[in-house]
Amino acid sequence: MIDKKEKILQAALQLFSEDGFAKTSTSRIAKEAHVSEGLIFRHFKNKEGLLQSLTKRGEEKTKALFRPILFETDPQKVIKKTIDLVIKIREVEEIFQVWKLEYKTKWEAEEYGAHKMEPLVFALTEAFQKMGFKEAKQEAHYLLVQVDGLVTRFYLQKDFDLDASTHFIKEKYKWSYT
Amino acid sequence: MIDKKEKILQAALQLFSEDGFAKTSTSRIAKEAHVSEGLIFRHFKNKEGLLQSLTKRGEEKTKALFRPILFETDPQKVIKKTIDLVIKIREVEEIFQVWKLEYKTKWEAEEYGAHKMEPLVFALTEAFQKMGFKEAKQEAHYLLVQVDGLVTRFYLQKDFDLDASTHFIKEKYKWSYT
DNA sequence: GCGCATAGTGAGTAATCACTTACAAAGGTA
DNA sequence: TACCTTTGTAAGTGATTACTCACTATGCGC
Repeated sequence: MIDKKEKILQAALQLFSEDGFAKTSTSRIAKEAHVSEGLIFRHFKNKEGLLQSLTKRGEEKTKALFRPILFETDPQKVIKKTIDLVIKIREVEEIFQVWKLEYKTKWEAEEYGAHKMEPLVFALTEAFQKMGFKEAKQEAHYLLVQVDGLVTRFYLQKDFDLDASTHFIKEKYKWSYT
Repeated sequence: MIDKKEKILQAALQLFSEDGFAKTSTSRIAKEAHVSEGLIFRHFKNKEGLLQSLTKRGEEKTKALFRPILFETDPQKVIKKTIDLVIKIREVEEIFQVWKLEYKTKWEAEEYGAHKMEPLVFALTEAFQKMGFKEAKQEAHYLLVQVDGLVTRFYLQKDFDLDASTHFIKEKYKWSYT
């Protein structure tokens, strides 16, 4: 049998990211994980603690997702890979759930947690500088605002054409460079 | 004494937009509105019905907000006014709450309600056509994705510099035109 | 084997949830 | 005045909530 703590985390990630933190009950999580409800509180102290465990885990998944961008030297590829982040969110089930939870939690708790994006801001700023943009940092923030818009639409608008949109944005950045 | 139905709606708008639908209880709304809890169910049938009343009202507020854009003939001003929407959201308390509720509800229910933006898509498409853009409709959608990003950041990131960002975006569209 | 920590359970807890019901007050019309 | 509809309330309803507690099962060093 797999570690029961792990099963709780998986069930909670699925349910929180699907229905949100507030309307997911601990009894529901226990049922989904095939575990007694008390075990949740043994391992995570309370419901909030369970969420925090998931958030911490998610942060590491996100760091791993950013790493190939941070080590990229070609500035144009830094930008391309940043835009392609949203495609990865769609294609990797694990990342899909983590980011959905991330954004849902943001809106439930009204905290953006900007520090998580800081390394990406840095990498993008550098990239735009190399490409000769005057307001490189502004450009970096602007691109991430667009990513936020894409993510929002991707999760919430069923018929949103993510491929077309990301391609469109990448084209924009292409001709402003060459 | 003001209409008690109206007081319920105001209290609910405030609490739903602040804490979200799921974690706002009907008893809390009644207390805030200085009204017996039963009255909520007399007027709105159930909690969901109360939310729907607010949504319907909000939709009209939003239409009124869009109107000056739809009647604008100068294409460049259509774009400028669309970007400035986000500034209006910040500055008009009423709109501030309505849109916050709108986005919170979107993320709780996972439904984008794209139809509400349809008239704006149309106006923007026309504007980009007049300005000689080839993929005018794509451009329209792209601008609205950016608006979604701005709104997300404005509500969730406390230290987000909305003025700088909107100004930056407007500049982009200025030089791509002249 | 023994002792002990950790993992796990199931039946509880009080509080709160959305919602109902029985009834009273208020307002308009005849 | 008498009648009826609408508005409003207070006290409930059973179900569900997050969480606790007393207890058992399991593994591990000795």
